Amino acid sequence: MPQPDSPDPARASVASPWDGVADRLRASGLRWTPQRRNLVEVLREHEGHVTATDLIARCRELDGTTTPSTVYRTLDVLENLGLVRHGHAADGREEYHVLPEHVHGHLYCVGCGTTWEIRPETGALIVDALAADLGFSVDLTHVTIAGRCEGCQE
Amino acid sequence: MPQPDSPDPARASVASPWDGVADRLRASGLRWTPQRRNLVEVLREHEGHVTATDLIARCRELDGTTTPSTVYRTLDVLENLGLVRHGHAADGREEYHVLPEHVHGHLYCVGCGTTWEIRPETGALIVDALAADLGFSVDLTHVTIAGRCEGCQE
DNA sequence: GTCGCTATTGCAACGCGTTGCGCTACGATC
DNA sequence: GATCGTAGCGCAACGCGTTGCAATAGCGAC
Ligand SMILES: [Mn+2]
Ligand SMILES: [Mn+2]
Ligand SMILES: [Zn+2]
Ligand SMILES: [Zn+2]
Repeated sequence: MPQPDSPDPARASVASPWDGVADRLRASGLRWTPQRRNLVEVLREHEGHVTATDLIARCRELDGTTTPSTVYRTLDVLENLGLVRHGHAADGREEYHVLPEHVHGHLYCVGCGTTWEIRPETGALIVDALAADLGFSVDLTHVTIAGRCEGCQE
Repeated sequence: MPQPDSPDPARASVASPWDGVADRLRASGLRWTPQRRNLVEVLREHEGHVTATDLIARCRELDGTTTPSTVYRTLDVLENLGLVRHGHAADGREEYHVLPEHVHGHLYCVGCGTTWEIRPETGALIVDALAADLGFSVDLTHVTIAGRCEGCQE
């Protein structure tokens, strides 16, 4: 059942953070290219975590000539706009979080390979502990902690 | 001044965990090869953290024919014996901790590139927080948290 | 000291990500 | 719509780490 409470002067399309990308780029002297359009197209269809390799593969479906370096460079740009955030899985591979709502770290289970977000309160605990310890200021977005999930113990 | 309290039936040489490696390997059907001898020689001269790349370079000084894959494989073996422990720096490169006294995680400052150990009590705090959160059992040895040290803030 | 089993080596190829460089084409200006 | 400065592109090479495979060489047994 569609939610009846949404304000809708323009019912046709829901506003998406991706809609403004082209303008946001141009506003800072950057450019809106076919390659970037493709990547954004691909990102639109994702929610949550995706591997850089997956993104490249999907882009190559849209355009067979897609080059990895271009994708990585565009991901950097989008990360500066706050539209994606990357971390590193336990094997070191890059994992992108699309449209992150809040800064958060990740847990990675070496048993089943699943990734979880660290809840904000728990994240805050970690940040505070290390601030108290050495005055260290943690970059939570980049934190991936490896271990075993409840189901994979022993 | 030499500490006068050490028990010394064999004054000549201090017992080192490295002395027993050859036998420990052979005891489990593994072999003591010139390549492994070299790596252990190199590890003897280190205390604390070393990059895999550094170790390979030092090995190559002892033997110009040293191959990376062999070094990595031997490091794996030594890690199983508990003689080294590896983690990943913020850039993903492997960092080995030689003769770790206790399990611990690491902090990496993206400002100055320095690495610190997380103190046991602080580490325990993190482990407990995540156990309480999702029943997740953290592998502290593999944890490297990026951020900025006290001197590199702002 | 010799023999034989198999752990280990070196090599070559791969996967992921980064970087430098010359050429292309975006898009602001007129 | 044509011009032009420069952001971004593709490409080629690099660095780090891993893996499969055929050849080598530890080392335990005799
Ligand atoms: Mn990173
Ligand atoms: Mn690792
Ligand atoms: Zn699991
Ligand atoms: Zn620092």
